[in-house]
Amino acid sequence: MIVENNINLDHIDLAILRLMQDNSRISNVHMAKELEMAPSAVLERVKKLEQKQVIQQYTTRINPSAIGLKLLAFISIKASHSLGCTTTAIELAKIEEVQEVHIIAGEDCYLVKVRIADSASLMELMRNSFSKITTIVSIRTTIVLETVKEQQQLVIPENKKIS
Amino acid sequence: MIVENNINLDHIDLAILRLMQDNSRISNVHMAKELEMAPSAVLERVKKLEQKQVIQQYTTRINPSAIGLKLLAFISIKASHSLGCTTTAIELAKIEEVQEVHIIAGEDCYLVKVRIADSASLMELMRNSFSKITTIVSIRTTIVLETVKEQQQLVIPENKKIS
DNA sequence: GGTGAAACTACGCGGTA
DNA sequence: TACCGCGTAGTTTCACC
Repeated sequence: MIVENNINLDHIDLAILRLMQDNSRISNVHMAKELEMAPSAVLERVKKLEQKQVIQQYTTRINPSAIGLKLLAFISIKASHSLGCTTTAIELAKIEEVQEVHIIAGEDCYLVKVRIADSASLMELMRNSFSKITTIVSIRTTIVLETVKEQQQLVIPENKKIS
Repeated sequence: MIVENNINLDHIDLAILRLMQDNSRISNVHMAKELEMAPSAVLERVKKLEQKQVIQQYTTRINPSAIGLKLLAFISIKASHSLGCTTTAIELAKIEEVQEVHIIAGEDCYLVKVRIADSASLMELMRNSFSKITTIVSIRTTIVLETVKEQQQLVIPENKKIS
């Protein structure tokens, strides 16, 4: 829960991140060819990026509707002891269907992203999980009708150094 | 832009997805041990999941602030010719800093997630990109102060069949 | 779905600048 | 500190059962 000391990434590190972001299963040999380096040197850099927690996880993006998760919703939540108090947020984060919990500026305190099977399941989640969090004052649910774009990938800059 | 025909996933497929979602670089040999199968059988299933587009991508989660992306914002956008018209959404999706574009139920038409370096960059993005989309009527920006949870991973069900 | 073999890759180490 | 080359162990991938 601390860190972020002295992270210095050069353009090679950024190129590695760009390649791995697009395909985490790319081989070191393949990356080494692109970068005109030896595979072992690439591996060393990757290991360091993992250590420094620049790389957080290698994950697989799964089609949500293929596994029956057809509903996406954003929920704005207002809590009673609002400012600086993250306990409500932590309770929300414990719910496994909750993908994201953000503390936001503005009148609502939290913005939550939920992915779930259908509207009946959402109702159930509301009754069984959200309602148990006693600090919640009000809830406003926004249903997503269609997702036009959803990428986790970040725009990795080209420049040399980031502190 | 079609598909999703006859996707039938059994409990082994779901187990594979669960393992690969947590670590996309897991070896077939490792999965085979967990599932008590031969590595080649696992590989076959993985290839089929890729073909069926159940697996969409192998990606690497990168710490955004490590590459200088310290600002996250949600933007609610109202457009002029609202209902059923996705052209505005498509324009929004073209902006690379825009990670997500959702068409939502309710008074605002679109919900957009943007990740960018800082508030100055956001201003710049507004001026250079959003303002070019002439169908946009109004914009409401919500800045994220702190992210308590952000996982792409889905809750993969345990049951046998999903149509 | 399993087996076996060939090709490929990861990974650690010692050496270089 | 970063890169390279090599050797070994482990993995992917294929045709075939």
